[in-house]
Amino acid sequence: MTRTLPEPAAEDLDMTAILGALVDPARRAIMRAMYRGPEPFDCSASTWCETLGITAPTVSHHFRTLREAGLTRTVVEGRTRTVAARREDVERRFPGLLQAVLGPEEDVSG
Amino acid sequence: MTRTLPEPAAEDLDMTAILGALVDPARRAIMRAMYRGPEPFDCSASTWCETLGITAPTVSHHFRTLREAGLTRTVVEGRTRTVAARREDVERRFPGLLQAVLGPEEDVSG
DNA sequence: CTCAGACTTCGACGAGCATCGAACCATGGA
DNA sequence: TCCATGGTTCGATGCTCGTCGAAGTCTGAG
Repeated sequence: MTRTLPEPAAEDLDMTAILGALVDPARRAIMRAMYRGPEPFDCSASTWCETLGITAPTVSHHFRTLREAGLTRTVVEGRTRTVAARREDVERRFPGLLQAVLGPEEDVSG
Repeated sequence: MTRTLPEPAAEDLDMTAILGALVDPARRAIMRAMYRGPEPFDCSASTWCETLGITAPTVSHHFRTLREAGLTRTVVEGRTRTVAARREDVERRFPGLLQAVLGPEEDVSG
């Protein structure tokens, strides 16, 4: 039994919400990791705690913010969570945005 | 005698600062007005007070935020102020960003 | 059924931001 | 020189956000 966590519809994607989500360097780092590369994305909190130097609640908060902005989709299957970027949805509504924002390399020292 | 108000160097443009400036719908509306169209940009506070439905101090604050993020250049000549988008500087550092963010039409009901 | 592990939610705290009214300042004209 | 005008700065206010620790919740294993 799998369920998809609540997310805005593709046509409801809002520029302010998306930019608000992408302002935070930690969230940009997360988005960049799942945006480039088709390899399975590791969304475990412990991994990102280390990478970003923040605690689990904060990581959880960032993932929620990204999802509620419509940038990611989270599917829960038992204890396994799969998070993926909603590339097509975002691209159709705001062409070139993710590429422009996530393209440049950046420091992850948020 | 003209003077250019303080602004970050082209190579110091920071993604977080720029996105932070563009998150606000009012600032996006201002940027869009000066981004498209080569026609002289009206940066008078009174005009934008009406358009955005905010007071003069807030308009002044928004212009300052845009300038300090490196998105605009303000040249003061006597009582005349000229504000312009720093297209090339931003484009060189973050290609496609302004187009992607300012391209879509939006409500100005900020 | 119970337990351990991992993520989420709750409550709180501190920082930052948009906004406003009031006071300030600089410019150009009378 | 003095004044009117338009934008800026100051101080305050209410809201939002990132962050954390503690408590809650859900899953799979024993």
